[in-house]
Amino acid sequence: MSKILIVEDEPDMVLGLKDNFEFEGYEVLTASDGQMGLEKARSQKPDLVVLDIMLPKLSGLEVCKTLRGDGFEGPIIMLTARGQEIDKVVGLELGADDYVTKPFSIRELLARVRAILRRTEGKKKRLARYQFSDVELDFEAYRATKGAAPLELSPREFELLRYLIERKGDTVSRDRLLEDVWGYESYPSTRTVDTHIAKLRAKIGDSGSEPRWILTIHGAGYKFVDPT
Amino acid sequence: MSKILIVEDEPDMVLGLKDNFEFEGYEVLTASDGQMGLEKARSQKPDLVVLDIMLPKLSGLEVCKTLRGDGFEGPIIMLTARGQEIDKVVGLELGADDYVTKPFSIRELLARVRAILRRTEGKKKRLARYQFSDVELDFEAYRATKGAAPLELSPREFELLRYLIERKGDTVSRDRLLEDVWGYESYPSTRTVDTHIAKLRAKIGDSGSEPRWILTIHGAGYKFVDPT
DNA sequence: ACGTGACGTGGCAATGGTGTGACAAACGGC
DNA sequence: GCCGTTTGTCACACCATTGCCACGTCACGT
Repeated sequence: MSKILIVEDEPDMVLGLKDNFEFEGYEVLTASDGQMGLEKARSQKPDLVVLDIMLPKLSGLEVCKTLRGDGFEGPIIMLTARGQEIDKVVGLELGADDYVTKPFSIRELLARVRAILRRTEGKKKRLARYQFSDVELDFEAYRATKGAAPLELSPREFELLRYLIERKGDTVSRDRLLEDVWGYESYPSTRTVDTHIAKLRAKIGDSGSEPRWILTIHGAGYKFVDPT
Repeated sequence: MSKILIVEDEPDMVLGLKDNFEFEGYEVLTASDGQMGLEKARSQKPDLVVLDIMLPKLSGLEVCKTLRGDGFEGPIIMLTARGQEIDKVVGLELGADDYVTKPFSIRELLARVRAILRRTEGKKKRLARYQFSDVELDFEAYRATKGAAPLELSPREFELLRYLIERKGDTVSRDRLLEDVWGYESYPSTRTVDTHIAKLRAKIGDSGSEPRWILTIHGAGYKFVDPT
């Protein structure tokens, strides 16, 4: 399991984070100031760094910049206090991968950590393009064609289709789709999923009483199948 | 389905939450002050606690801390008023998993509850896949095949089969099946179980006078056996 | 400001899963 | 063997889930 370095000076916060991350099965290192954070990052090679901006001795921004200068390539998540909006821009420019503003929920931070680690670990698994029927999808270029004609998919339709294809053969519940495709910050009803599925089916030519690609599993969710 | 404890002193709020959660199929307990919340949490062992911070007698923070001290490991969601000073990420250091700030939408709270419960459910080791005869089951992907052909099982059939297989060799009474597979809030007759068993047998190819996998124990219930 | 397109929601109809009752068959105790 | 109880099976009615459409809202670019 992944090794995570937490650089943060408030002891209570460190404890809370450490407990939760360990409960999730991560290995946790901690550092209470920028200096120590830098040293631990160099010596222990963590898979991910959670970095507070306000730190004694060396600010989080400095640490971030130095780490990247060192050639550290793992993901870095910055913790910023509310009102430090500017910092997030700077942080991202310096090479942070994501940021979370305080006060934040554990769940939110954990979700981002999970998401980032999943992304970086499964880099090769990330589907770049896919083809079925006369539909061709290029996920990286964000382009789709059906036959010779371009297929205009909205961002959400695109992500939805990609999500289903990446889990080809598995039935995915509407709740899971809402959480993973829509994200944990929006809370639409599950019926919204149906609508998008319907639109997708229409666009890829899978309408009618007997869909061939996106199947409805009554009472469970949807699944993408490719008979080939 | 999961049991949820709501600790909140505003009667209107409690009512609204209770209705909505029950509509979603949760079992709901309520407490109107910190003291009572603590007692109910201890005696009823809810799967999740929704905890207001501003409470009579004992603040939500106190309740949270005490609960964690008691060894309560279930998720806790805190309700905080906007503007309430939570700079220190109070819930976090005390062991809350998430928080929502008032005013919030019911949908948002429901979404967070669902998401958290789904994660914690996943921690319980439930049978993920199983194989017997020429039947192959993948409970997580909601996929079943018999030989080369796909086996179409309804949600209830899936859960029923999974439940029996998880207790392979044990005889399970109809009453227990109703309580655990159907859930506490529906009260079908025990004959309903027979019907579903019959359907299951037909689908997995276990019909005839001498079933091989799902056995009837006269006067007691059913049991799944795997001779291999 | 205006128009456009993406998105979410509610309503209605259709579909399919679910529960029930009735009857026949099987079981177990006498 | 007899009889009350339990179980297998079936058809049917109900109702939750889903497909589909129309509408309102919002963000964005013109």
